[in-house]
Amino acid sequence: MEKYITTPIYYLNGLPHIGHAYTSILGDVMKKFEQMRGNSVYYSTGTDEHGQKNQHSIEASGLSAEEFLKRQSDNFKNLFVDLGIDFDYFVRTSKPEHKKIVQEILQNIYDRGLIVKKSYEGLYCEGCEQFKKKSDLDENGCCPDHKVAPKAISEENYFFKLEPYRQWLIEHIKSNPDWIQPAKYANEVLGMLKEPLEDLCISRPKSRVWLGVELPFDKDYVTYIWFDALVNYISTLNYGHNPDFDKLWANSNHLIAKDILKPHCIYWPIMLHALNVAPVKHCFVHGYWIGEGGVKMSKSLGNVVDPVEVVNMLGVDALRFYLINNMTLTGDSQISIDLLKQGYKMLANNIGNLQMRVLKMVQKNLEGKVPSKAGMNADDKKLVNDIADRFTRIYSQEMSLETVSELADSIVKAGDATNAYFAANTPWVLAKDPAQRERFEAVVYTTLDALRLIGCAMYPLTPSTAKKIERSLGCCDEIKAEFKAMGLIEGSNVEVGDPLFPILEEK
RNA sequence: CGCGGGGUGGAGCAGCCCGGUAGCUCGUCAGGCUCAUAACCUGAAGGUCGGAGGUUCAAAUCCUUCCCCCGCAACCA
Repeated sequence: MEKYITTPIYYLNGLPHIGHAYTSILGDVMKKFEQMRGNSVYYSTGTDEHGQKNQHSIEASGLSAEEFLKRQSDNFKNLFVDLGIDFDYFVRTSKPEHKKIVQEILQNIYDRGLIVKKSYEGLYCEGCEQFKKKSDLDENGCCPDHKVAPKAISEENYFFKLEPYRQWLIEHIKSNPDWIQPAKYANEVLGMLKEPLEDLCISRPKSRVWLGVELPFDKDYVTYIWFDALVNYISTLNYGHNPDFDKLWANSNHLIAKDILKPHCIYWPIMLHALNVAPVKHCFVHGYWIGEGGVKMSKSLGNVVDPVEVVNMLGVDALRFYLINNMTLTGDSQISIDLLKQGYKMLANNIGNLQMRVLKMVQKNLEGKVPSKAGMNADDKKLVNDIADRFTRIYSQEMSLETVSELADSIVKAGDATNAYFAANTPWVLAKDPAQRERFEAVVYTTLDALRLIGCAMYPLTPSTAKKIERSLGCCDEIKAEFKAMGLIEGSNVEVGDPLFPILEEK
């Protein structure tokens, strides 16, 4: 089966932060997880290069639009490469291929009479260059940022009617409980759908916003940023020109953060429905990363976690593992350098140290070769069978936020169990007694085999660590979700490399 | 009465739907081990599960009510 995974496309008015890194890492973890299950995956991530905010940043930068957008977009792309993210396509909405499809869709909807032009009246703050709702204003009726009363102006715009699709959407949510996950977000969407939907304004006059896709039926306007951005999910598949579109779209998965729930779960499915295209198969919604103690990250508090800094300090795998292991499904999750270091130590002690202690034993006592499993007893077999069964069960499930988090948890549990097994069987004592040779070898074999299973299972989370483990055990085969206990080949060469997670040097 | 989420030992979380000895990671303390990255193993201390009421033989879990924190609140990623 071929699956399609997308992340949101990120705005370019700032630098990539931990939230961007998380969503794109999550997509990569899911991709690798599904690949191990034998599915092929097409994974897209990228940048949103239109809209007023980007326009302002361009104007402030003194660069040409093209130069600025390229530079900012590369910041994201380079970070994702550094994070080991294996995307198949990097979206840039400034690409002509994308713009063409946006225009085709707009024209299609326009031709079918689904778009109307009417006048919009609102309170416009010239400082913000935005319309304000009354509830946005302070007690004096002024813009809270500029302390100036907004002007009442009216403007002609194009609108897309959402209300006719509301009942259909409610039904779709109710009859597809796995569409929006976790379920609490589906409830939130249902809450938003209790009231009639206002018409969605899908145009901006070029006098205000010039950075966008021109409406094919009115050259004085560009399209609203969301109409443009959401289409990336299908323009990436070359919608309208690709005979295989339906096949891939049928197994599509969006990953989003909770702030963009509405565009993705109301506007977007309705847009697609108007095109006779089904909604995405699954939409996975996650919360935010906030600072330790539950406070927002901010420069003034000095608690901003910069993904680049973390990678330099702890490495990619520790960051990936932390993010997947610690994102809670119920709400926001906390992150700080201290918490990340804690997570790093856990990996170093649990997995890194386990690998080192057993490999060095093999090197010193067994001429660097995997020993015989002939002496394995019921307890030995139980350890590796339990681990194998656990991973098999996890990998038998389809990818989801729960599944990847369960995977991270199971790695830690398997590491604990193996460390406890190793300590209980005291192979360092057995090694000194020639009469216990077979027993010694069996204990070492069991530990190595457990490590092999753990290394394999952790591949989606910590790809380079997983490969190092497999390589150190002499298994260089493709990593697949086949967890067969006692599959380690006796006599293969074992290599003690550098520590997987070396001790952090404290200043 | 706008909507939603949350408040569990020093820190971060699970448990709540389907009531029944309060669990995990980190930290602290004691012991063990000495193969290993001062690591690993075992044990201990530490919580009136935000407050108050109620249902029940039994409530972190169900009901009522109050307090506190955080989002969202519809052209503003």
